[in-house]
Amino acid sequence: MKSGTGDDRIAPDMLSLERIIGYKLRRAQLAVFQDFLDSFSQMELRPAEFSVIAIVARNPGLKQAAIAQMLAIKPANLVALIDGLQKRSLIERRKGDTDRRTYALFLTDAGERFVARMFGTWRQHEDRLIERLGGTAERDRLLDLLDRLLGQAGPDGD
Amino acid sequence: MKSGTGDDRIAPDMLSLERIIGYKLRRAQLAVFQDFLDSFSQMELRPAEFSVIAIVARNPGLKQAAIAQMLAIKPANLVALIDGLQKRSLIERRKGDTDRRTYALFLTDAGERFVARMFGTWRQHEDRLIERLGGTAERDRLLDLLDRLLGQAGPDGD
DNA sequence: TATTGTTATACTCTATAACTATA
DNA sequence: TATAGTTATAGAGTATAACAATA
Repeated sequence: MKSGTGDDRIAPDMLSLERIIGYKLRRAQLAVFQDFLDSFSQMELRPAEFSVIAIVARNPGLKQAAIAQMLAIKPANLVALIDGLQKRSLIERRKGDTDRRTYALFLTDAGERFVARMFGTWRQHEDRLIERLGGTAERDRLLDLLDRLLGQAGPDGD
Repeated sequence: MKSGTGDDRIAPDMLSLERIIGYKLRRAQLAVFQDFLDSFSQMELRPAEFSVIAIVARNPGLKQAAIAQMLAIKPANLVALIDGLQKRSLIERRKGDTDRRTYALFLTDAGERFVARMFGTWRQHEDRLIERLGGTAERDRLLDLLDRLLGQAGPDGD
């Protein structure tokens, strides 16, 4: 197969940004992150911090390298992120007992309480997005389409 | 109405990143941009440069302030972008004749030829994304959902 | 006085290389 | 010798304030 998609091929002057996947994807992502930032401004939580806390909450004891891989970020860039959360006493590093080069991450008690608040705020944010989309069925459809863009690897837990 | 969406409300331990709109949106956007960067590495064109050229190609004579507004970027950050494209002799600034504070932007002849190449490369990139999505119908559905996330303002040209 | 484009600057995010302490 | 985490650093992208030219 040559093109494979049977697409509506058009002339160069038809290069409208409004119909370009990457452009629209970027704009939508920025709008969603802005809503997130507004929602969490009082808690002073950024998306990357949210994602780390969410992973540690669901997978206590995970090593930093594993978290970096799940988030597709460099281990080097995870350090300051975890430093900040540790300084706020939300998560703690515990030396691995079998391999003492590693750190296993856990929520502190304050971290557990923080997660409860975080979840409430996130739920409001997410509901707002779902409302904009038109409902949970549209949300599911969107997640499915985004998964397709992400390539073969389907959802595999966080 | 309280929540308004009739959502599948869940416990805090259900905070799986795989089901979070903003997270999946960000990952998909990064994947799409990576495909774009790979596609355009030989032409040395970044997404922001692509978007400026696409707008000037479709709207010759537009002022910088108008372009900045369409792209939702700060006019200050547009300057270096246009400087670079001008140094590559792809676009040119012409003093506005009614308001001589402004610059109207146009493609050069080389710029016109560049757009033709750019369009071909972009078409391959976009076809690859459409193929991943499953076809143009799915692409249209995705664009529609992303427009909903972007709020009330519907497609309004670029 | 207000606006367009510009410069300078700072802050965030991300990527790489080199270091340390363990293995 | 290789790996986990760390440090330092450089490059993008983006935001604000101040300036010159013009309105």
